[in-house]
Amino acid sequence: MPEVLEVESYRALAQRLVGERITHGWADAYASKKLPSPSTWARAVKGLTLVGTSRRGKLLILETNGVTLGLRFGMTGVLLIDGEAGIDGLFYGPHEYKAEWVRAGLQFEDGRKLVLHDPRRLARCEIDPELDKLGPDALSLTRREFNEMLVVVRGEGPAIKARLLDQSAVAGVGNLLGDEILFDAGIDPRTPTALLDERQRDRLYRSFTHTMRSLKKRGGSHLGTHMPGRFPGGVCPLDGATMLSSNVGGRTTYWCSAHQH
DNA sequence: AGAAAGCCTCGGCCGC
DNA sequence: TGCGGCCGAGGCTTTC
Repeated sequence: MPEVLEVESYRALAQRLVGERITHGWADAYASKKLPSPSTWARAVKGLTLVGTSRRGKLLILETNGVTLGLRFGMTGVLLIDGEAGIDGLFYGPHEYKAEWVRAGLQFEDGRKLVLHDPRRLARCEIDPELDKLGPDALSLTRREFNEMLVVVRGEGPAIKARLLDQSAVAGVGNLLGDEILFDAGIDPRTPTALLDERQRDRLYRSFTHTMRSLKKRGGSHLGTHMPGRFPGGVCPLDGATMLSSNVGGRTTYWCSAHQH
């Protein structure tokens, strides 16, 4: 679920805890997979005070008076305070809160508890997360950064969908946002990046920023205009043409057979 | 049974 | 030959 919009809402939630001291924390073996051992998180967070929050793409950053804490949410991770999302739209579809799906957490001195809820166990806790390999953040992408994102050194480059999903090119675009941006721009997701002409680049940038703004307003990455056509046999909500789907850039991709080319 | 809104690694291919 | 870039496949993990 979590693409940049969802992680931004988790950040806003965590922001409520700024100024509070962590009495203790824990993370299970899966959430600790990028750490030296399952006890590393508990040892590292004890006694830290949360002094701020930030985010780069889908990586949530908790700034403290000591180490920096990072949270990645995988496909199904959600951040909660005391079992409550606090913000509409954090949960979607069939998902619901279950205590046994809480994989990690931070207990604060004032009694509140921040937890990582993740049925499929692909979320991860990090300490002093590496930012070097992440591109500029999708929510604040400037035209200059966008142009750099499209740079291809040799040949035709990857399919534009694959480039949008490349977190080192731009951080935060996931499968649904990627498809929605290209749907809005009217661009075939398989188009090699270097073959996009000027008009397509202009449209793509406008669709990129527009999609971020409008889906943030609507309340999530899963509320895109193309979503009603996003199933086998679906039709385009804009023009009624057949929606096509195949694997592009390693992910199942949907696009309109008529208005995306 | 197959797919899933993330991410990582591997092996192979291509082009300079 | 070497290296980066890219791609597809596969794995992780559990649920629907």
